[in-house]
Amino acid sequence: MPVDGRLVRGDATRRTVLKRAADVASVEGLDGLSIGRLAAELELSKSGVFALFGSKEELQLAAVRFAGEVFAASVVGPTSEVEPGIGRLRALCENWLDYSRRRIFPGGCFFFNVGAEFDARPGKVHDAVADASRGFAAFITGCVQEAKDLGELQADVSRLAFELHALGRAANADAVMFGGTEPYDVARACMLDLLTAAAA
Amino acid sequence: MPVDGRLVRGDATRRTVLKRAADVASVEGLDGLSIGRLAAELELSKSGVFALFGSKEELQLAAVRFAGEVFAASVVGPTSEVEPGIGRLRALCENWLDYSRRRIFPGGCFFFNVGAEFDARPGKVHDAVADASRGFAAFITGCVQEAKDLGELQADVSRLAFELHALGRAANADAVMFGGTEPYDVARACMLDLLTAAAA
DNA sequence: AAAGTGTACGAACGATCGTGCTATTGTTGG
DNA sequence: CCAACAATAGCACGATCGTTCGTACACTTT
Repeated sequence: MPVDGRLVRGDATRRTVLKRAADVASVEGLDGLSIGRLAAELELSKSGVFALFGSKEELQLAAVRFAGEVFAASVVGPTSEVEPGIGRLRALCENWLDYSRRRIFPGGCFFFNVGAEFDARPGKVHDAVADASRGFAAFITGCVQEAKDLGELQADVSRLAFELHALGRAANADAVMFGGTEPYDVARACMLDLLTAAAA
Repeated sequence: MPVDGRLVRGDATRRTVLKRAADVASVEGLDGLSIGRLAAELELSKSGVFALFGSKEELQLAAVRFAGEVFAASVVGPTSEVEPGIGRLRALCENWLDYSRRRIFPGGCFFFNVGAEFDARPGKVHDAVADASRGFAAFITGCVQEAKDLGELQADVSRLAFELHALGRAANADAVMFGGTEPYDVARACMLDLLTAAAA
């Protein structure tokens, strides 16, 4: 099966552009992205970068998809190696705090920043970001439900999920804004408390 | 008492500009502000608006200060009418959720959006936003401490404050992103649970 | 070999940005 | 009355934005 060398090359540069775009957007926002600046930093031509995506909005959407892959690979994916139940739930929390603390994106959690940026605007980018956020919230809820079904904890599922979600986001926000890693420690302690308090 | 009519006039238009600026920034961010657009919407000249603030950064800083006044008047101020202790703490939570739900700023909490926008950038605007955030966090912590000192609850003060802060921010984020008011109900229930669980 | 397609470039476009400069107008204090 | 001053307007600037167009090259398909 012969691969098309043109498409391979295109996808390669697309990915380098998207990596940089996601990194920049985690700090300056998806609107702070400029095609010209991306091109200059990567030593490509502005029109070349533009042609790879067709429009700035498509570039933004592609950046959201790319960041979603990174997030899934860092936070969600590794939980499948842990037995379902309270253990997996704990692993999810750890992975998430680690993903933010280790600055996989230089501006902290990509979806926290971009979510706040597009939460009140209409359009495709909002919808894409909202879908991603909803998906992650649903995954947390699913893990909590799983642990409850296994009889490992008894709690209001959606409320516990909301609390865990809230703690993680707050830790990211405070740590990025003020520096230091203490918010992660506080959030983690709160999360563990919540889980042990709900343990059956 | 002589008042300078020129300064009065200037301050008046400054305030109308700042109100609009804060409203826009709560949706599009402080970087999404443009002096020309503000001037057009308010039927002023671009150079006139510019001259009132001297630079875009000064306009942004003034908008942060203005939003701080609004926030203080909506959330923090009214708590002084409630007796210190758990009652004041509860009022603080209610005020805060109400301030977000009633969309005092059309994009939800001004400081949530602007905080996420500037959390990872250096500069005066970051510092101003960080100071405001720190101040509010300190106020929450102070109220918790007060309630503890009065013997009305026993808890790890900074941790309880962090949890309440996290719940409020999460409620604002979800409600603005997805619409509806359910996140406020969930957050409020969680807050009350936390307070009654810690009640002495 | 020819035709077609995807990547990449350079140049140019209209629009908008922040920011100067130069009035003009209305208010103040001497 | 007059000189100083603040608010506001008009105009122009250089820069940057997203986008379009024409073109050159690499590669695939026929």
